[in-house]
Amino acid sequence: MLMSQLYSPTLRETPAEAEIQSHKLMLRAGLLRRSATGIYTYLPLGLRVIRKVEAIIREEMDGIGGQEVLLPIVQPAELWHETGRWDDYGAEMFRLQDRQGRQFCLGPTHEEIVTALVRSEVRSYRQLPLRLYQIQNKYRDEIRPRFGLMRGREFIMKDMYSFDRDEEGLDKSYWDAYHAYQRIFARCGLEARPVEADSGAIGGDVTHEFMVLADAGEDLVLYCPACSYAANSERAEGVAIEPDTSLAQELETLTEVATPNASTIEQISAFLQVQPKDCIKTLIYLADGRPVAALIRGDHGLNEIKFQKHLGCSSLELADELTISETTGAPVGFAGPVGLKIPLYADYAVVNMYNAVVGANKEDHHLINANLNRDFQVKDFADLRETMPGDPCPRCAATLEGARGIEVGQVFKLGTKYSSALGATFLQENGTETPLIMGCYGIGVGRTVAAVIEKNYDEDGIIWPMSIAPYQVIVVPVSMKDQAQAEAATKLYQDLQKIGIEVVLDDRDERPGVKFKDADLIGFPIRVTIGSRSLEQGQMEIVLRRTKDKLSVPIAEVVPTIQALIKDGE
RNA sequence: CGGGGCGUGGCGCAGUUUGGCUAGCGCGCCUGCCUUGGGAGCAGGAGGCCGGAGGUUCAAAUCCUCUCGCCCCGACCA
Repeated sequence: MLMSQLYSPTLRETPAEAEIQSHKLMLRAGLLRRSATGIYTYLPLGLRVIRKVEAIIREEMDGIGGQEVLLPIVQPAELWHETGRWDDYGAEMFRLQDRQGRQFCLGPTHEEIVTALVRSEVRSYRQLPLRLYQIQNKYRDEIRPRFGLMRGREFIMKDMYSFDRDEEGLDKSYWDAYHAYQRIFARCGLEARPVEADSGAIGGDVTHEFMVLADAGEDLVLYCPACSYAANSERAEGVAIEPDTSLAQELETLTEVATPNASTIEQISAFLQVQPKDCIKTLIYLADGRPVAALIRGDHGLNEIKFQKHLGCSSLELADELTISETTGAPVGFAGPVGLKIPLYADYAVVNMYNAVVGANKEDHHLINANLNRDFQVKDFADLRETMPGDPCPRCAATLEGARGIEVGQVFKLGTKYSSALGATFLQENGTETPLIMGCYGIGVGRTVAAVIEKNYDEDGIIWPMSIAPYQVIVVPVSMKDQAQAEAATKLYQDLQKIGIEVVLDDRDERPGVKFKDADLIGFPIRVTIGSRSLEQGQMEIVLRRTKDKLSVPIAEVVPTIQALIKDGE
């Protein structure tokens, strides 16, 4: 490719729309342009990187017996009604109608459509196991798209679906995918750590997320420095706390105190001169429309996922102001467990609280010295709080540490959730009809590229790993007007092309500084600089993007040297 | 959706508070000269209905109303 022809508009300044490095650099290097919020156009260089990642994914998916298909983006509503997700998915689903008024959606994921495909074609255990995958655009009208490719509304995802006859088969499919993922991310130059996760809306029990630790990550990963435990904070288990009688204190008299305008834990603890951990937060939620309350220690946060799981409800949201004033008799900020007529669920940590500060269910008032069982009863204790760095590891005695993570992939054991709902069954050897046992396995392709950049850049630009660089080599003559340089550069360019090396020749009539800056910004792993000085000595200069190392190489050895560098990934 | 901020040539910004004359600056772009190992220099030039619609006014980028879009912080997920 000639640089003069390459459609890669580089920018000297960072567009104001970008916040994190990967997004800024993708815009500046001319890989990407925004079309609408969370929707992007991939320019030639950006697309080449995407394709490289896809190629690696294909090899590894094919390697575990995956067969590639292409499922539709536009999907009929009926299928989604069959699983109930037409309603469950909510506002996040892009919906549309055809001219007859029939309902469709832009697929946010493809469990329904792939299961529907398989139910009509798979009849017998003899056809199993089956592993189908695709690399396809997905559409989710995210509440908050951000950070370029990190969280888009249109994004490229590789998704594989496995169909097995029994748990054992699913287990094999799951771990095959898990190990393939480890290879895929490693080949992309990423260290992606599998962590225990929550399965969210997709359902299922066993699931791992592959996390790339990076400051730009949107998730908090908790990991144990002593054992192998690692989990997404939204999933990380809290440790059950038993009532500890040694902590018991004398129960003081329950007393109402005025707390004007103090409605947050910070305000109350400051006003009453107590610690947040001596307060109990009472959070009113609507679980499938019915009010319930969660009691959490003041310095802790509620984990809504855990709460929802514990309740077994399909929707859970913070109650609105009206509901709160109706159930507590007070405005937001003064709810408390004493006298509340709705079910109360308490986090384990509340077990050992004595003489706590709670809301009085009365405007501008709180109660002090509230005590469990004497002043209020709870329906249940459970692990409801957000686990944080500093909490005990649920597997060993050590203390958990935390780091930000980018979720680049996730593997799920789905079981029969979709096959049952959609009637995707097969006949076992003994003739019994059984739902297919499913797993699903996703990789965010664009997100993976963004993660690679987050982990591989410097002040000059992107530093691509050789495996996914848009081109492996750029040849830069210092001056194209110098006949000898132009000829030598063109010859090298052609020689490299002949042996299948991906190379760009910077044939522009620009000053060398401009060309070097662009080369660094785009991040070609290898640059060959051809200048009059070295040329006269029969040499060319090979510069490695990552290390900035410069090697003066005799002209005849330039091609073999480059080949060797590419072979060992620089 | 709640909170905060921003829309002015391709990009980055000033001007808006306190309306006023041909709407500015840097970068990029075009032409010429010059220059060629880290985003050079000189000269000339093109490009903007100031996000949109209404309104107030002798006069609106600037004030008012409505609207659209974008970014950041919180609830979702690959």
